[in-house]
Amino acid sequence: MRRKVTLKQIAKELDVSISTVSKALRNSVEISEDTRQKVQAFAKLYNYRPNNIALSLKNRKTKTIGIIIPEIVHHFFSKVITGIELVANSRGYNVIVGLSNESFDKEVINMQMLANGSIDGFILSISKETLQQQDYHHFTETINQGMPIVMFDRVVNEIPCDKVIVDDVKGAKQAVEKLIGNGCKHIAIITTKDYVSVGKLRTQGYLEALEDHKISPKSSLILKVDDKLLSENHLEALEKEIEQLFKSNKNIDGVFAVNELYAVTAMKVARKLGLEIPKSLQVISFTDGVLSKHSTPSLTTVSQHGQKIGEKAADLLINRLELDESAEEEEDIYETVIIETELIERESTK
Amino acid sequence: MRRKVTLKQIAKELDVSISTVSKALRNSVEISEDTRQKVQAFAKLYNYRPNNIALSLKNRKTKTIGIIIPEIVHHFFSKVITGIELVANSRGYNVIVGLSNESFDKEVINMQMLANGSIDGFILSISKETLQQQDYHHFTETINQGMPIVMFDRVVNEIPCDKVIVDDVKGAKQAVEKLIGNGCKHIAIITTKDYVSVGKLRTQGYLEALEDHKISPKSSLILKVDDKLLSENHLEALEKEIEQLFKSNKNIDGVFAVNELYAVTAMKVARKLGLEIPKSLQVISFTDGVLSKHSTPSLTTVSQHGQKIGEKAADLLINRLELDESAEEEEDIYETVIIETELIERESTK
DNA sequence: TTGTATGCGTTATCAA
DNA sequence: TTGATAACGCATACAA
Repeated sequence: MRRKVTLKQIAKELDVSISTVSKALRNSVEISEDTRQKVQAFAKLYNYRPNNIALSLKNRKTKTIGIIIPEIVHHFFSKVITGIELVANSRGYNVIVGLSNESFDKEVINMQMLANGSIDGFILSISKETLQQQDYHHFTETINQGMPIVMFDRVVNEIPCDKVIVDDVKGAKQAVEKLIGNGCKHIAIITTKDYVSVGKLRTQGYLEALEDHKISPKSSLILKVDDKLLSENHLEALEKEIEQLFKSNKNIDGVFAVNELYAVTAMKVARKLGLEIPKSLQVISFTDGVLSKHSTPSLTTVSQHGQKIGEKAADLLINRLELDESAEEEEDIYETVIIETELIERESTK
Repeated sequence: MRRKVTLKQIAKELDVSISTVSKALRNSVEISEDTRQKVQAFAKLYNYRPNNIALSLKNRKTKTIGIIIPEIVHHFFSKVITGIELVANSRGYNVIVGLSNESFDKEVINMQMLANGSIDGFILSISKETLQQQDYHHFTETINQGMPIVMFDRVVNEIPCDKVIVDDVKGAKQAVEKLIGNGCKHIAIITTKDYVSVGKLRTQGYLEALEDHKISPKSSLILKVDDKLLSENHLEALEKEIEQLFKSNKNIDGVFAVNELYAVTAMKVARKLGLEIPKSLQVISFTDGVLSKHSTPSLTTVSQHGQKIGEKAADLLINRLELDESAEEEEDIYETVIIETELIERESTK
């Protein structure tokens, strides 16, 4: 077993100094053609690669980005990671992933683990528990220490950092307007409790669309699901809540769901109740994932372009990192980029 | 903006030496109660945390694991990551992710980027292109440099490393036997080309099940899909191939698909052709993902327990890393752990 | 009880 | 053209 070779070993082997080796490898003009060739040949033979950790220590930057997300088994988040990884790699950065599992404590711990020198900056989406507790001290502390953060999707305005979001209000509004345009008169929304920022915003979009079309919202058509029901074990509870919604509002002819699972479950319940989709009930969902594409009928969705979000977030972060380098004065102007949503029409609408 | 504080700064502030600070923080008995308290109070005030990079360099280990997977937008792989992250974190390790995007080159480059000191060991699943080209030099090189690898799911026997796999043959066999037990006489398989190792193994399980029950396999019932059709853009082509299968074999009453997408698509096509599921056609799929649970009808699947695979892989790797520490003689005995599959029965079978 | 020196692997500055 | 030295941040063996 050949352990990784270092400058020191090469120097010893060739009986020159470490700095000569270092310079020779970087093609310094200070070094004679002769020794340069000798060193480079040797290095190639032993497959020398500079040690990243040593470089990180010396340069005081790691060229790696820390990602903190609530969970990874989630089409949207994994798309975002794909996007981040894509541009990070192309710009010479690595990506290190921490999962908060929607828990405040894990979010804090994970960030601390990474903030101690392992990474140059964060890209993150806030956990539900954090949003609920509204305790953001770990973000401000990180930023105060000079480590930039880019937030995406689940963001919070009061933190001074770059942000990449979709226009949840607008996306939702467009979806509901589509339903209205398709003739729906009694449109229900299946959404989350308000502390989930995106749920709240999408609900707002729903209300705006109704208002713009002089339809007065009915509270009985607004189902705010406790998001604990998102977990797999509570599927039946979710179904029950939705069934209740349909049963007490027999005239529902359109459903806007803030995520795929709610939409697919709504379709399932509707079918059980004898409603035909899209003939007597049309459904649109926020979030364009695997379920939408392959459900029966396939779902019309509001796509958030997760990969684009990731790409943009990575670009923002790396730009800031490499800007800090030259101009040491901090750019205190933060950007909020809005990625346009797109309505993808499939079989669940007319 | 308060930058991260170092031992040096604390030492200067308190007018003691760096080593005194270091010792005081680690509660060394060498240090007087007095200075210890003073130092610790100061450190706490300034929120001192040792720099990970410096520790990595000093200890010559990073306490981080590199994961290389073909893609992350994939229920199985993200489940595996969840499992890895879970045990890695609980054992004090971080996780850094590289995506090969099923490309040989990206796999090699990503591994090189990480192998230069950034990580202590790899957990990986081989890209399709690599499997096709059968070029594994980057794995052997990494191992030769003393960096352990744990492979999962898509593994290759000739590489000396720990492996975590599911028994694809057995899982497939059980699925097909379930179909046979349920009365199916003409069971088709929708699988991949042979170079995808898991596709090949699952096909083998299918054949064994038939053989055990004295059913002679018919090549017309074996559809080997070019896996390029897995990509979203080729859904129609996939549908067409499957439609062809059904049309030229009208007596098919059971389908075993090696992945969810094939299964869901088969159900879609079958429905279009007027086949009722599970009445006149029963379907079982390998891989228990989101689609299976929420498709209509929901799919009976062979669950691979991705998270368990990840957990086991992480444990194997970390065990080896921490074993290397004490006993410097290399344990050259590698383990291959088989995670049992489980048949999860849902609506697509009787 | 405290401090000095060394090394982890690099690079950069300065001296020879 | 080459080499010695310092520094990045930390821990530790050894000296005082």
